[in-house]
Amino acid sequence: MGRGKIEIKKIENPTSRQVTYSKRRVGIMKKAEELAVLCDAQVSLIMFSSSGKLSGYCSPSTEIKDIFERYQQVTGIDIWEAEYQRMQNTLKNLKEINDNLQKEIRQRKGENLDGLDINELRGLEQKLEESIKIVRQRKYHVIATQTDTYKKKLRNTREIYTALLHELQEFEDENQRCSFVAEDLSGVYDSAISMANQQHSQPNKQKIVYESHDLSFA
Amino acid sequence: MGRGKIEIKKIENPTSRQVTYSKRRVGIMKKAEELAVLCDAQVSLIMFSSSGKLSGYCSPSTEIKDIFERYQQVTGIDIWEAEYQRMQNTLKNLKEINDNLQKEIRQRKGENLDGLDINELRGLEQKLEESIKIVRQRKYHVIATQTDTYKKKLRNTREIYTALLHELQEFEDENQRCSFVAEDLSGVYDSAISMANQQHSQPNKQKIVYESHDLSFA
DNA sequence: AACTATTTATAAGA
DNA sequence: TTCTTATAAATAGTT
Repeated sequence: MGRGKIEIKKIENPTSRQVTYSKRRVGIMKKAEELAVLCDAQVSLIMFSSSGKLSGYCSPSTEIKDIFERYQQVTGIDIWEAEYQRMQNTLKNLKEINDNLQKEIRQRKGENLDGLDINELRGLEQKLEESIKIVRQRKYHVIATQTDTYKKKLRNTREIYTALLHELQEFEDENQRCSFVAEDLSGVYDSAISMANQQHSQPNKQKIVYESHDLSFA
Repeated sequence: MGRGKIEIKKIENPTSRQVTYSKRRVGIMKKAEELAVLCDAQVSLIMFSSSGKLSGYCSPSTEIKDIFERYQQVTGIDIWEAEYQRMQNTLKNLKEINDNLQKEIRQRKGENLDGLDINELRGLEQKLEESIKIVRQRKYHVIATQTDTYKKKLRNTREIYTALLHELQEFEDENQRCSFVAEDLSGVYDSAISMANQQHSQPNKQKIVYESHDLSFA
């Protein structure tokens, strides 16, 4: 319909093709809408131009996906059926594994023992005994390790303490040598001990305290 | 385009509507094909008449699903995304639950205890102890029940045996009373005895033997 | 994008 | 549904 009749075959001239596409695109969309409105039909029209541009029409109060779903339903073609099925299977398998795990754990917890006969119960008991043995061994191991760690810490602390004592002794000796009044250092020792218990710390702190006392008497 | 101009709105007369649909359906399909051929475009046209009949056109060397996939790609709309996501979530959750179960069961089996401190180990030990206690209780219960069952069976068998003995006694008495030639009844006795032995033997056995002997001497 | 001669689609009727 | 036909609509070629 135009100035001349045209043959329906690919328009080789890209510009003409593009122009024709533009014109006819509008036309067919109008037709689609008219069809949908006039005849109360569900219409989906999707077009990609040779340059890849998307246009489309979809009847009102519908969505492309609805139409496609309906299309699938009618044609029986389901593109995603395979993958869907695969997922469903995975799901089923996981559920099964889950159930088995649940069952085993419940048995190991002592729930749901009704179906078991003596032999099965004996087996379960044995398994549990083995498990508890392992757990105990592990516990003892951890305890031993920790005890060892404590011992080491203790030794370390004692060393620090001894060193501290030694320092204080030297300090005291020096004080005496300088003919100052000898103070009662028991408080200082106590501090040193509690401090050593805390972690490790700077021997200098005590020194400062001592000096401060010394000053107040000066 | 026709004998008269029409307003683009739903045709209320169902027959007219159907007729128009038929005519325009052909028209738009032709248009779609022309567009696809002339302009080298991908075209998908899907129509459902108000009566539900499906018609469609799809550009050559393409399939509806291809066009639809392309459509999804371009628009970014994924119809199945929601459901897919839902399934994925379910899957993920199941996997998580599974992992936790696996972990718990492995702990209860005494595997993989490296990450646990003393308190956790103590807790685990305690849980296992509780479980084993339950299992043992169950075992004892089953044993007791079974023992009970055996006792009942035993008692029952004894009763049957006693009844049998009684019957035999009566039979024997009658035999004597009728002054018939005393037959050797040991075979009959033996049957009774072996039956009794099948389950549990009885102190009465001796009695039978004795009586049988007694008879043979009578 | 607009024009317009022509072709095409189709409404109404049979 | 299909055919016919008068007429509306679409559009090819042009500006």
